[in-house]
Amino acid sequence: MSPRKRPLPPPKTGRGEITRRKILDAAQREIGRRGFAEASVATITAEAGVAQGTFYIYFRSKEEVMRELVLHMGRMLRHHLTEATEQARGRLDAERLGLRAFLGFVRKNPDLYKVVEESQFVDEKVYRQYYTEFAKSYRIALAAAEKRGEIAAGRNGSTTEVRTWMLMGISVFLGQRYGLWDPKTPLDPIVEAATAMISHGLAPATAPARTK
Amino acid sequence: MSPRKRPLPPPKTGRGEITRRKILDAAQREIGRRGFAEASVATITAEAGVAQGTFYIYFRSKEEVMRELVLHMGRMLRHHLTEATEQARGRLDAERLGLRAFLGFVRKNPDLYKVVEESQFVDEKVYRQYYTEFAKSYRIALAAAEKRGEIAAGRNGSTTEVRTWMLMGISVFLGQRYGLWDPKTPLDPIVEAATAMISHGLAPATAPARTK
DNA sequence: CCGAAACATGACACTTGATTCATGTCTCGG
DNA sequence: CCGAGACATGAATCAAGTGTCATGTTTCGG
Repeated sequence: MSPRKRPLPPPKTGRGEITRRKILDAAQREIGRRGFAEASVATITAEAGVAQGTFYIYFRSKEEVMRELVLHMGRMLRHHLTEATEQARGRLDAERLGLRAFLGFVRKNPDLYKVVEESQFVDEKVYRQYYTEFAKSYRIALAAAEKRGEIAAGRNGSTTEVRTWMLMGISVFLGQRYGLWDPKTPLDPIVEAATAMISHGLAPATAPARTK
Repeated sequence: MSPRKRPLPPPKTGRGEITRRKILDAAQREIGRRGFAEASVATITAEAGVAQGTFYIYFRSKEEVMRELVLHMGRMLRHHLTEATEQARGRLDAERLGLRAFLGFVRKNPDLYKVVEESQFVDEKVYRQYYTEFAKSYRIALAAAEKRGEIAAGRNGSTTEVRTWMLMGISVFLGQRYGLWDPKTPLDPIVEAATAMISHGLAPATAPARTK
């Protein structure tokens, strides 16, 4: 299905850089809006303002462009989140700031975000890697916070991993619901409600939190 | 793009019923495993053991089959969850039982589950409807539990809706991680860890839950 | 047990769109 | 300011797969 070839070598001139970027931007818009199947190389290159053949100077196939976009999103988002959570006052604060930043990011880059989600059905490997890598650093941060006592220690061995995926699922679904589908509602009340649940759960306030 | 036609009339004979079902089953497997793009009508009918043309006696297009499968999954899952949570001892218990049942369902029907996820990129409308309908009944159940005092009341107006989507996101992501990607790990510790977080959140036990 | 309706067949006409390639044009180090 | 890459073009090639249809076969009510 896919000969695991390296990406084509990067452009060597300034002109090349620019053209490649134009194609990548156009692909992001086209694939994000119309979906991978509908976005033909023809429409991408038209949108980019270059000839069809030019596409193949920089990418081996439509799938390769998609991979590239997923990687790009990973870098962008990571940077965005790192910056947003830099001066958090502890883990729970970081969760709040991170969620807030994530939702903002999705609203600002809906096309790119959709590309990543669709990548699951085009190149599952790159999609898994995207989330697995995210999970890895997330998990490390959570484990550290547990050790520091900033968040509750888990009961069993899988707790930290499970929490990681739960938190990612929360972000993704809120991103879908309020980032993509309903991009106008103010984010602050949403983030507040979400943070409260992440911090204290659904149990009523009267019941004291569990003791070890 | 898509003339919003009614589905083709159902078969009138027993033979027809059977053939239609064979095609639907084959489509579920093929689309689930290979993805919508790879699963051609040719491979679906081959898998079903019927001729290509037979497909079009029952479905207008590949997309229509997909819609049908999403609806089918909705009915199946709803039934499964209703049954599983029937004798829950309260909302938090229902969450635990529901999550457990959901993960089991995904492990038992990975193909169908993947079809639903991919439907997002084939017919977004049916995908949104799938989740929106789920959210509606979920929300009602949560609101009732809030009123009964079984779970904490929300601070702002969006709390219940936000919680709904958070909980769905948690299920979906755990379903992906432990249902699809890692179908062997025992579910119980996962469900336990997840339930603990849903109930009490991440905040350390020493801090009392917030007061109004 | 008959005939109309329902169902089944599979070859094929047609679209569509990805990828290639022969032919130029530009860039830039020397 | 020259020539060897580097880059760009877009028409042509080619593969795939969808949906149709003319031709049978089966079902089932009367």
